[in-house]
Amino acid sequence: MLQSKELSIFEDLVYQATSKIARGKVSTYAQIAKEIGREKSYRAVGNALHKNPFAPLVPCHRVVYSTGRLGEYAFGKKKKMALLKEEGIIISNDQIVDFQEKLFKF
DNA sequence: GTCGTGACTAGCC
DNA sequence: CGGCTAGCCACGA
Repeated sequence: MLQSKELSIFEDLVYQATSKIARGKVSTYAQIAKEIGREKSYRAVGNALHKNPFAPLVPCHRVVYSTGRLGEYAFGKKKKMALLKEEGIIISNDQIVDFQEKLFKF
């Protein structure tokens, strides 16, 4: 509580984990949550990425739903789709093709 | 310290 | 197969 100075440890971990995702790969909120030791805090992960102060810095566009859907994105789904496509991720109707194949594992 | 909400997820109907 | 519901953690007011 009352950590109005810097980002909470949790958020910091989220950003670091997200930045670890290799180019051309994608990850899920649950996967990241688990990686940072809070598997059930996938919602907090999304919340952290939403506030993401490292917006274009951290590859938050590589984070999607566990169902293979894109999920939301601060710059818009269209932008997310375009970015992923440039990295080799094919998306069809807001859904990643070969999702499990493109899924990045820590 | 409590309440409400979110870039989610898995389970049910 | 598809839509809806409830549960989860952390944060802001």
